[in-house]
Amino acid sequence: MRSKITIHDIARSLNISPSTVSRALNDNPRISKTTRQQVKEFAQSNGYNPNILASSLRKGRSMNVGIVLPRINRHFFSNVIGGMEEILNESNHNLIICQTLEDYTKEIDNIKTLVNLHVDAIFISLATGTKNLDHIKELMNTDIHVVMFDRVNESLGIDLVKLDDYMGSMNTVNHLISQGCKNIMHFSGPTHIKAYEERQQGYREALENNNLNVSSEYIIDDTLTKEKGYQVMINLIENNKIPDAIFSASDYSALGAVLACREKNISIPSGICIAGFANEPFTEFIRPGLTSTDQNPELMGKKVAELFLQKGANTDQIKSIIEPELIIRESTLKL
Amino acid sequence: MRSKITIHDIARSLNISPSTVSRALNDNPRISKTTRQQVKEFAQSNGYNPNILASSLRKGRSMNVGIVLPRINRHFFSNVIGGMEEILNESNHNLIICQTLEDYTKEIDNIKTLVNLHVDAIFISLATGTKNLDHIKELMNTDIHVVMFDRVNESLGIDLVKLDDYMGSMNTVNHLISQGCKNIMHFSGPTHIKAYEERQQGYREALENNNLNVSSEYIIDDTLTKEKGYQVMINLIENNKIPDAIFSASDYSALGAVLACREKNISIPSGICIAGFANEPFTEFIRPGLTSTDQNPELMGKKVAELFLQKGANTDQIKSIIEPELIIRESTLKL
DNA sequence: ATGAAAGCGCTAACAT
DNA sequence: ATGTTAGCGCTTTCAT
Repeated sequence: MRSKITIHDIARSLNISPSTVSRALNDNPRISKTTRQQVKEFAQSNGYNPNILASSLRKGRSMNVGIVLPRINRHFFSNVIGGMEEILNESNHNLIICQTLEDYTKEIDNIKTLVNLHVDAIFISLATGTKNLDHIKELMNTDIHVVMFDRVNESLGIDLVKLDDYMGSMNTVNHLISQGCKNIMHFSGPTHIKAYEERQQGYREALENNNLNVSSEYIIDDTLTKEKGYQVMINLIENNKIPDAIFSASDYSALGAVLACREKNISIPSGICIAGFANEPFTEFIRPGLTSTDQNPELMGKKVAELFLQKGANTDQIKSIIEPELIIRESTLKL
Repeated sequence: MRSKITIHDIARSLNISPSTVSRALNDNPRISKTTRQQVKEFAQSNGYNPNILASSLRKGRSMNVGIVLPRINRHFFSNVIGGMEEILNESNHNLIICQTLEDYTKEIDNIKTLVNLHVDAIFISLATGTKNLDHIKELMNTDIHVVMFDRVNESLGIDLVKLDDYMGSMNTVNHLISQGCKNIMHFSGPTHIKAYEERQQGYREALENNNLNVSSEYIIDDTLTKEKGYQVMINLIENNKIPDAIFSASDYSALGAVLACREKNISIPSGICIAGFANEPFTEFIRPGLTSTDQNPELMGKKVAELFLQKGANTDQIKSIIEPELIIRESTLKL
């Protein structure tokens, strides 16, 4: 199976030149249909496999695409990858996946590796630990096509695909308000990442639009993990400061809050409404079902890949916005 | 950042030959320490990046490792990948990830792609749709190091890392029996995949060891998805044939059964005990918590990668067995 | 201790 | 419509 036979072997057998073989294999119209057919048949039946390494070296393109993202074991990210793969398989690109584990240094290393591999494109979703974007800017001087997704920075002028986090957040908070909640707390993430900033912004504006007070005490920073959410909720309960509702920018910290409530016998939604963000699979199965926002990760992945494939010579920044979908479950249904 | 300068540029600047530069960069002892030092410093300060494509083409090794697995958005698999990555990053290997989506044809295509890319190794976990193993056998004629994991076939003589599925299964069924269950049903998967065969075998032997009847009617084939599990359970309930317990080879079909029970108001564990396999995250959060078996996926991934890196010239088949851990939750706790 | 030269397998000017 | 030729950037035998 290992490609043993080369275009030279084919050329010799067919008494034609290697370049003709190469052209025939690539469907170059300069080669007659009959020759093309003949070459392809021979290649097929003799188990010819092109050496992509050689072709890449020659062309300066690798048919590889690098993906840099925080962690692949998140439902959201692994499904984004699935969407990308679906599109890129068609065009015979391969995916090289690197995780940053939210670490800035690792992000830099990953990118360097991908550059050395001469990938054709890098799709990146920023680590929370990344505050300086010089390593991304440097990529813009290369002929590597960069697309940011989900955790993007809009000011760099790089193509991007993101959720309308603002709308997703606003929809959630509006829903909570419609259920009679007035004291709504927000678990937030690092706001230098656009997605979290927007979620916070949507929260603020939804409150303002409904003439509700926005209190900075009600916005809890850096609360994205189960552990953090649990701890914050336990503290609230023990200090008897339970809000009407929590809108969390992460399903995991929302889950932590749910577990704290279970432990302390605070019932959901009658005692407190809780909504998360991302529509992780567990949100559907826990009791009560956790209201969340679906980010359509497969679609996002597909859009990123399509953006790369279709970009061509167009140099304008392309921004593609995915619509969020609020999934209402029992955790916020008081009425 | 894109590697513009080559060893020839370095050679010219330093008035030495490209081969010396190449050797120096690779720490070849035939080059004097001073020259090596000099070359490395020059390379460093001039932002030299080796062209891995060229080096791979020449050496016939790519520093790439291909992973072929059913789907990356499974908690188990994405964590296996995480474990592999942790080890392979250290050795500067890159991961190319391909999913088969359980499809035999896609598995063949993926492997062909990886072969064409001249990966150094392929780590594979078989698709359920794969019944013929010729494409794997063909790999053995190449210099690609193949390691099978989780869904392995032992008879090919290929290195493998797998869970002790037999023990995992037996522990689960023993636990169910200890809870007083006598009519224990088994949701199974395709038994040409060793893991499912072993899970079924463990189930059978646990029953036999306890002088319980093994009835083929109690073994439901091809029931690995949420939908299948749900459907099977609904049928059981509607035909009034509810067993004492279900031991499922998959958390997803166990989940389907749980959802069916919820819908039909069969209480768990008092009406029926249900146990899954894989310890997917949702098993911890659903109510009742679902008893399952942790497969230690990160460890499995690490072992696979280490096996590849340490193999060397050893041609014996290496089998590495991971110990399962039974996680007992409310879904099986009657006593 | 270093250099010269060939070549990994492919593609793309530049012929004809 | 096809062939010739010269590399892509690197490694490696064989010289010296």
